[in-house]
Amino acid sequence: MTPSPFAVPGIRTTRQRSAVVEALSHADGFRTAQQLHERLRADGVTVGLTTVYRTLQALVDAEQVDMVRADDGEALYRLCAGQHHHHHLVCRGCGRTVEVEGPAVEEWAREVGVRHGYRDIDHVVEIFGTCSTCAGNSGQEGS
Amino acid sequence: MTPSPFAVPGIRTTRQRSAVVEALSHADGFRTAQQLHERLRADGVTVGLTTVYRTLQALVDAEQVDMVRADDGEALYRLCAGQHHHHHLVCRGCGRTVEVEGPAVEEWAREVGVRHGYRDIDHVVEIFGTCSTCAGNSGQEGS
DNA sequence: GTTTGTGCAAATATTTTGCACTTGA
DNA sequence: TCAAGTGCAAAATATTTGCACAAAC
Repeated sequence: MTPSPFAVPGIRTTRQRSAVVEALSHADGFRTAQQLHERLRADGVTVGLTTVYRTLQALVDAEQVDMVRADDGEALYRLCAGQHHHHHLVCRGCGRTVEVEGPAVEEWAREVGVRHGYRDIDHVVEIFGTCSTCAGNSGQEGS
Repeated sequence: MTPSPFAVPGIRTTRQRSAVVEALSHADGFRTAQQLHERLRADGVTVGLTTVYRTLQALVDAEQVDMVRADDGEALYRLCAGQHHHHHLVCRGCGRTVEVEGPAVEEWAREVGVRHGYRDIDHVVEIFGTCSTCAGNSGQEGS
């Protein structure tokens, strides 16, 4: 049997893959492949960086993981809670991520696309900011 | 005198910089630094790739140019028509880009950030779709 | 047992930087 | 003049790939 809660057809269950998925599930927000790799090593799990990259790529292909690009081009990965469409509010400082929804935005995007004669509309929305904890360190505070 | 239509305070007008801006203005959509560099060389303009990168960066800083990240992490640049914040509707097929505005989205993003205690809110919105011309070729229709 | 996964090291690719030289204002 | 811009080559970074070995099914 396959007791793994993350069984994905076509991807074999291995110690390393499970570890990557677990590290992802522990993460509060988006993480780079390198951060995940570091974290795993810190946890005493020996996994090659290559494997982390390959696993993440496989998971993205399997639509189990979301990938976005940071401003500097680095790939950020995150386990998708649900299959349904949502967006992210990401802290620039600590990377903490909040999933947000915006039905109005979805509709707006679709409407804009249609109005210009586009079809099969898709969109990407990411919100970046500095969370109160991180802002506090720089001298400014939120309420 | 300074006949350049692209005079930006703090950035000196040079043959290379003008060429980069012109190449950008001829482009219909987003271009990578390397594409621009190639195009310039094809036009017989000798400009170093380094200079292209530095110029684009300067223009982004001066908010004359928009930068987004392609799916593979490459930076894509585009001359901004206006100075103010806007988003893009990009065709998957031909890359044709339409600048769109969404005051409601801006506000929504800021509001979401603030509600979660984030500050210095910024956001990225890109809409993708297939324009009517490209859709016609594939014969598919949504809905 | 066979196929898929793993890990190291090396390869790629993009973007940045050091430094000496040129050029715009 | 002289600070800012330029270009080459080398560096830095992120990600991918070849290949030999190990593990999963």
